[in-house]
Amino acid sequence: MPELPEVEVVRAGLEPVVTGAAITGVEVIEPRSLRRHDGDVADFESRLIGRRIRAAVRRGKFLWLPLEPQHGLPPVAVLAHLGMSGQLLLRDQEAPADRLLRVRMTLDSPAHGALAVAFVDQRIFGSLAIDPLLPTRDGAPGGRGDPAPLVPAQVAHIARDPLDPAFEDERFRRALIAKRTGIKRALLDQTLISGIGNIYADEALWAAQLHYDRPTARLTKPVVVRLLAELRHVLERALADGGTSFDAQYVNVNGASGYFSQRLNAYGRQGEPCPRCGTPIVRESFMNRSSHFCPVCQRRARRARSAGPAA
DNA sequence: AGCGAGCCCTGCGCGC
DNA sequence: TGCGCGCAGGGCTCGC
Repeated sequence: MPELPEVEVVRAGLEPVVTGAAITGVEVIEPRSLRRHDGDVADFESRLIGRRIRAAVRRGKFLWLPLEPQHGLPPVAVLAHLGMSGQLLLRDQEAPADRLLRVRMTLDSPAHGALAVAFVDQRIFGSLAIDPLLPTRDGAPGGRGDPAPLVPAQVAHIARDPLDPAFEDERFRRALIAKRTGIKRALLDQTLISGIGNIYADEALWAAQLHYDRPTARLTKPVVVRLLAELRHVLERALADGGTSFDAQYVNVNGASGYFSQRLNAYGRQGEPCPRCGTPIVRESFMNRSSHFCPVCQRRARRARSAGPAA
């Protein structure tokens, strides 16, 4: 369950259960689900057994479980990226295996006793890893869920997300206008701003009335301020709704769907009237994906100008 | 530097 | 009812 709100729903669901829990067992059913792990299956399993989880942390779409320090070992975390179709589900230890179960960890949780965390992933684009924790460059907490200024090595290049208190709006604006690219491409660049994927990019651009290919270089400060506000607004609302689920694929740790799909204004709404002006929403192919937008209220050129699209 | 293409994959829903 | 095709919430690497 890919974008920030969906991953945050998972993190928040895991947090009270995994914090302080001991890892009692690890079973890797699908080795390809360890693509991000620097080591083999046996290494992954043996290094986790007996360790205790300290927190559940998220930055952008990355999620990690820092382990309590062990004497003589550098700090590490279990890193998770859900890719396009990954899920982390809480299960009874006796529960039958989920159909697309790839990795399973059993825990002894102070709050919930014995249970299992199931990593289920249809497409195997997601993956788990043991990753060393490094100091953050800015000294601020690595992500949501842990005050420690530590971040997994594989997340070090990922920008902070717009719901992170340490996200710097002005720094983002300067980096954005320094880019010679289109706005949607920039929003999907996780090294510039993280947590945004195809759904929330389209939704925020619709809300801010910006065409997806609008050049970033000429964006004015008020436009960027507005865009950031709309991004935060849509991410927060989606989070409050439990995320966006189109099918059983995107669920929280208990297997329940989110309801934000009912509030989408542009994404997946091609042919339906724009909620603002009534013009049918258009879908265009873009970056091997789809872009959904209103051709009237999201023009490349600034509105209220006499000329047509400004290339 | 930016960008498209290719790659990693499975499964679902649709049209024929 | 069956089959092929297009589609899917991501990210990384490699060339031009």
